[in-house]
Amino acid sequence: MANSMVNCQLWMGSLESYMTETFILNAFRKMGENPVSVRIIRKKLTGESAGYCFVHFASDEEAMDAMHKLNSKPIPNTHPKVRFRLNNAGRTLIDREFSVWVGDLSSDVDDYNLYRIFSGQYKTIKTAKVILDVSGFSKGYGFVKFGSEEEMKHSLIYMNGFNGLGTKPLKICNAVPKPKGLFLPGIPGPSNQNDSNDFSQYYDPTTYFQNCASWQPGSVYDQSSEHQAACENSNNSERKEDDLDLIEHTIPLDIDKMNREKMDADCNLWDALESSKWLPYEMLEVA
DNA sequence: CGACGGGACGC
DNA sequence: CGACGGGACGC
Repeated sequence: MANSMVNCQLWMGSLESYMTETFILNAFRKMGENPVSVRIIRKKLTGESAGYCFVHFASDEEAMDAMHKLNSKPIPNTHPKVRFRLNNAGRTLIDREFSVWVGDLSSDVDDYNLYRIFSGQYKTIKTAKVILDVSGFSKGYGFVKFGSEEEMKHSLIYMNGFNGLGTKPLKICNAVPKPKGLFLPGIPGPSNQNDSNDFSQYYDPTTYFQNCASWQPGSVYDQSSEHQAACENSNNSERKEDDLDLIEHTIPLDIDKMNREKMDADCNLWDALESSKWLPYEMLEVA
């Protein structure tokens, strides 16, 4: 909760040398945003643009809203098209983040859609990002960052299969951190290079696999009661509707119903998992 | 189905 | 099916 964002600022990259403070300010205004000020960072010696700037807003909320609305969209008046590259400012690294991978996004889903859907249901949503290819088309997946591990885990269950964003049910998975640097899996690397005996760059595959696991062992117990409670609520609140009811052709109602059913199904899955007392090797009693 | 491609690590 | 952003007040 501390510093979800810093000082009402966005970092903006991919600046061309012709982009002045005024140019950027105007670009935001044309897109319907109203930043307070823009400061381009310049190289100390030469005075030329360092290629990025900080855009100041009246509030963190405004800044985050602008970020999700504009990120990856074309910047007005850029002839070879340049896209907004925005991020939350602040070198002071954000506390801790918990990400989920979101898949099965239809092509109409953008950062802002995704952001609104999640922040409508979770309090600690920090950012949402749809990954685009070089020409700006969605790759069909994205990442949502939470400030709370509990909410992140909750969304793994409850937002999986969600209907109402784009045209397909959402798929939610644990986000596995992108491996840094080299050591891509499956690429052994040249073997008769003179070995420099430097193993420091290798990461531990065990760690990697733990990151990939859908459920962490401890968390099953930590969370089970909460989830059971949630399941009960969900069951109680489900209205009895039989199949003979006329189908309501207002989409939101159908979606709500479908989502309730989906959540119930997921709760059942959770219960099954929980009661199976699935444990990894490491947890088995030895002594 | 094939498809080897770019940043690699400072202070 | 799929896994990311890279760049940060500076050289």
